Amino acid sequence: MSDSKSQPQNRRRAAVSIRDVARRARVSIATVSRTVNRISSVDPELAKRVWKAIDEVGYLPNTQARALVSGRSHMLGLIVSEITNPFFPELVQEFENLAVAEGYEVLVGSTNYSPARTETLIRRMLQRNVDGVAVMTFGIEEDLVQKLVEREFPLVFVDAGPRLPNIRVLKVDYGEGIRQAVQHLAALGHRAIAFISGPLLLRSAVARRDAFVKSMAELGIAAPAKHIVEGDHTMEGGIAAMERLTALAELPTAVLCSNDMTAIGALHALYKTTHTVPQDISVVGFDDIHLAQFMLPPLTTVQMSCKDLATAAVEALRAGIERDHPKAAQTEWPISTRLVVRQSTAFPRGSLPAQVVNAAAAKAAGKQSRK
Amino acid sequence: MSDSKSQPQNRRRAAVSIRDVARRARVSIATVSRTVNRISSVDPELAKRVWKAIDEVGYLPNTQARALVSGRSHMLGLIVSEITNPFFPELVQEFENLAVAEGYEVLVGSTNYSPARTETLIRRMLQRNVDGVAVMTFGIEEDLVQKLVEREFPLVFVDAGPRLPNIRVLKVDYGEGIRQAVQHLAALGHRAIAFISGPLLLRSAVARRDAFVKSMAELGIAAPAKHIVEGDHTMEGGIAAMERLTALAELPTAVLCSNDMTAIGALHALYKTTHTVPQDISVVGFDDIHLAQFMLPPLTTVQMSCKDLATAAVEALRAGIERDHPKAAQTEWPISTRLVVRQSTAFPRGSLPAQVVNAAAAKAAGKQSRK
DNA sequence: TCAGAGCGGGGAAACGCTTTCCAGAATCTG
DNA sequence: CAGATTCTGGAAAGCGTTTCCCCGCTCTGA
Repeated sequence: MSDSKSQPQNRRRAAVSIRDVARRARVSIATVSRTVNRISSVDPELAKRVWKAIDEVGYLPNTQARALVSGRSHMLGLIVSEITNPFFPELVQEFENLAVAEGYEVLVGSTNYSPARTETLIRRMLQRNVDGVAVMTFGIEEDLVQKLVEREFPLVFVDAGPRLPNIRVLKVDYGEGIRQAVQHLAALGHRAIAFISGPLLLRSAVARRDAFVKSMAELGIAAPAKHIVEGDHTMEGGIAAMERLTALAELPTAVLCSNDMTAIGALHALYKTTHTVPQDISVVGFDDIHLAQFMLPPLTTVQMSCKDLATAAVEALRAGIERDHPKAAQTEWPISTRLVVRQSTAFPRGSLPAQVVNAAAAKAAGKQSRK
Repeated sequence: MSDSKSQPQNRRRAAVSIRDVARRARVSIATVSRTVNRISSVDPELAKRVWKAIDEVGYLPNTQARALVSGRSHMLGLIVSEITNPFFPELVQEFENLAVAEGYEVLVGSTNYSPARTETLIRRMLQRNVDGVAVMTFGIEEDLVQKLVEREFPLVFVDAGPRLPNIRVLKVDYGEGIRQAVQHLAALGHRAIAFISGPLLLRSAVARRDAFVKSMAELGIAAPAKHIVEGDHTMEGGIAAMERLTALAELPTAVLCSNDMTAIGALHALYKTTHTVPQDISVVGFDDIHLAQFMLPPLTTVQMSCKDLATAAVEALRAGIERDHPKAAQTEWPISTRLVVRQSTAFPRGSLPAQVVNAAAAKAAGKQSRK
């Protein structure tokens, strides 16, 4: 503890400071600072003495003070839409691992699709002096971060964002993965393929739907409006959307969902209406969250790797924060998607005997789902 | 921007500081500070002028500087074991909401059951000067936080922790919920009830298993060792454990799981071995994560409310941090658990015709699962 | 032998804020 | 109207770092 003479009552705990180390090692605080920051001009012998003192008193540099003087807090903000959607924890996890490895702390916040929440979230992050913010809400809130934009803050968006020097964008190629999914279904013989979209105020949801429509058109398959229903990327939304599809005069033979949670909701709705997946209807998800492979049946889905997203986000942020970063000039970071075939897709009902269907599906899954 | 005369190149951005406000409002910085901190001695007229200036220049108090002088960072640490286990995001969400409402920021970290990770996690939190830490890893790592304990740091543990003045414990009553679950199964006619535990190095996992054994004993039902298998609170672990149970000469008629992820794994394993839930075997989970109700079939489970846990954790932390907190002296915070009946439990196979079983189960679910 | 270069280390300023101390003004009391 | 009391705002002292500047030492070459 730093001061033996006076124990101030108004502050919480007298943490051990650089001065304690300096006193113990009989050097100036400047030397301690240089030692800690591994500045080579410090005499090795002296440095050893300082390190010993640091160890003895249990000194940990105070990050706040460091941030105050350096102007860099070494904190990154990460804004997601909904932490309870399993996709995001996976993303947060990856992001955090990478950020910590680079010496950054992460401040996470979820907007829950509320502008007011986003507003305070950003204020909080500004006050905490984060060095940059990744807005991984997939295509909403861009207007809300005007504050950050004005301050010429390093920012990372997904899909789209204002074209400004300090703003970097992760461009997800929804087209490729969704094309693979549609072709997979078409190859199995499906023609009545429905699509459950995400909330259409999300740009990424629109992009996914458009990719679906385009892929269908490429194959010359009709995609009637009644087969495209809007969900909201939650299980509840998936259930509601699927119920609208099962209420149709004739059920589509396959349904592609804008994310895995929607697909899980769809599976649930089909279970409740005693339809069997994939015999009665094939279901495809999007995201490939960890849970997907544990659904009943394991979900065929389009993989958008969290790890890729997190890696790109951290790299893009650092490119904006750190001077002389090799990729400082890069503004777009491509993210690819690809189909992972599991057991929720099969030949449409009636086209082949069930055993053959299962065998074929299993074979397809075995062949294609290996990474 | 603060200084027009020199734009320093080495620091990132010249944030607007208290001095800019003072200049604009033509008062001293002390007056601005008092205004911001709502100290009543400031002339209302003057205060209004100051607020106007604050608004005009877009001033946000620098939290780092504040923390430096006040000794309180207004940050809370939250340590969980695994952010990708859906239980924890729900907990994090609740915790964060409550903390932010009280003016705290949250630093989240997951240990992934690695002591090394926990070590660095704690060091990071200490360096960031958090005001207190909630260790919600459910009964592991207590020894690892020795550092924090030594510094007389406000700490919150779940289930158990060293008995020290600055340490508060959330005591979860596993017994009650598990007793309800066992009684529910027994009432349906089950006698061969298995239990898939969590990793037994987790105290909470041991507590849950012991509660199961005790409840069985209370009803005079045998709980043979072969019916108690160890999982690890993941889906993968649940699958493996369930496979060991299905390999037994005779399958138990019901299985109680130490958490919902295990139960989901169990459902998956049963699906793969073509057993039907609940007709062939009943499955009960623990936690009541959001996903539970969307499983196929919706999972009967013991609810341990995240909201209760988060509320208690934040309150307990504040009790340790803030002087004169009304509950400063309280060291234990009880958390209750209770059964939520859904559709993964039914009469054991053979005891009644399937239709009756389903109807009864549905009725039971309808009656008991309403909150 | 000594001037100048090189280098390691110490003193002190600065970062943005809070808090304390103090002086001056305003109000009240006898 | 003098003296006491209250109130308000300004100045200054930190909080724990980093960093700049300068001092004193040693080394080299003339």
